[in-house]
Amino acid sequence: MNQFDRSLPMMLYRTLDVVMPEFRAIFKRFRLTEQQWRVLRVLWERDGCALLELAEATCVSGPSLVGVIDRLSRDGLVRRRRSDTDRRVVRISLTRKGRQLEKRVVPLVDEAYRRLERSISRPDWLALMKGLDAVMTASPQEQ
Amino acid sequence: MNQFDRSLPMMLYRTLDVVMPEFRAIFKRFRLTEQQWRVLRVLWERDGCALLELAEATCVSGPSLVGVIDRLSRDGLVRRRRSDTDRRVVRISLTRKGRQLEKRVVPLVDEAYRRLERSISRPDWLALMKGLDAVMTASPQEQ
DNA sequence: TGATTTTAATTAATATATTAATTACTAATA
DNA sequence: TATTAGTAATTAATATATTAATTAAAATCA
Repeated sequence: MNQFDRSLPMMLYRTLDVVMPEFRAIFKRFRLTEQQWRVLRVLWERDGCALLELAEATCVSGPSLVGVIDRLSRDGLVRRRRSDTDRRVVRISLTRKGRQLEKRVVPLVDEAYRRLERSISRPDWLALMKGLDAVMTASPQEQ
Repeated sequence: MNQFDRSLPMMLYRTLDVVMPEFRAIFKRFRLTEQQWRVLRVLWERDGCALLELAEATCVSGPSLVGVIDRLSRDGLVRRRRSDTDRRVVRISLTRKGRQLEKRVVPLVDEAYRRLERSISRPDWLALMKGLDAVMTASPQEQ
């Protein structure tokens, strides 16, 4: 374990590599990719939100999101709709099929979140969250 | 900030999004991608290591690494070489050009690591590292 | 030894990431 | 109001990620 292995970026990447397979296994059961899940997860709370809002909320960049939405609408889960008040804006809304997925997927994922949270001690968990918050607010973000 | 935004995966992704641009700006000055940097960073310490070792050390999957090595060797920074003792193994070694990059890039990146580490309090930093370690060892890894 | 099983690297197919450039539209301003 | 500047979405080009399949070379074992 040297300087590089203990750098924050590598620690974050490794942690994601350890944590994500379990979630991806859940998504796969519903033929969803990780990014598609994230988009749906946001739409279930904010149906009809604009593409750029969706990009910010999902941590998927605009250009990537265009493709994700393409495939989600190809699969009949969402629909694109131009905003009437601002013709530049594209609003993404759920189809019936997309809406129905929520109650089947969310419980499984929430349960996985809970298992993950319980896999380490409560103090370690809270300190981890605090540390991540600190890094995010300390860095010179552009938002 | 709901359940989803506070989930560990999204917290990790957001933290990376906040942290990485500064590093990418450094890599760009040397026409390196993030993954190319990681490969070089490992080779500078373990020149000639096997592709799969490199995959594990860089957190880049085997299939992805094949392309990264293709482009690094296209750019004259590394070379592929079959192992003599085991013909299945491909060893990756630095060229003179690849070796020379080290002393120009590493100081800048190490300085960025230090700035990052100092951007939050020492206790928060140590707790963050401890939390990430806890998650990595707690989860049922396959290694 | 010869068949079987593993392993390292690669290929294939599809989905995303990243940065820069474009397009269509809106807002701001002289 | 004609021009200019700014914004939302998309396209383009290139690089990676992910999973499954393939190939070639060990290693195992009847």
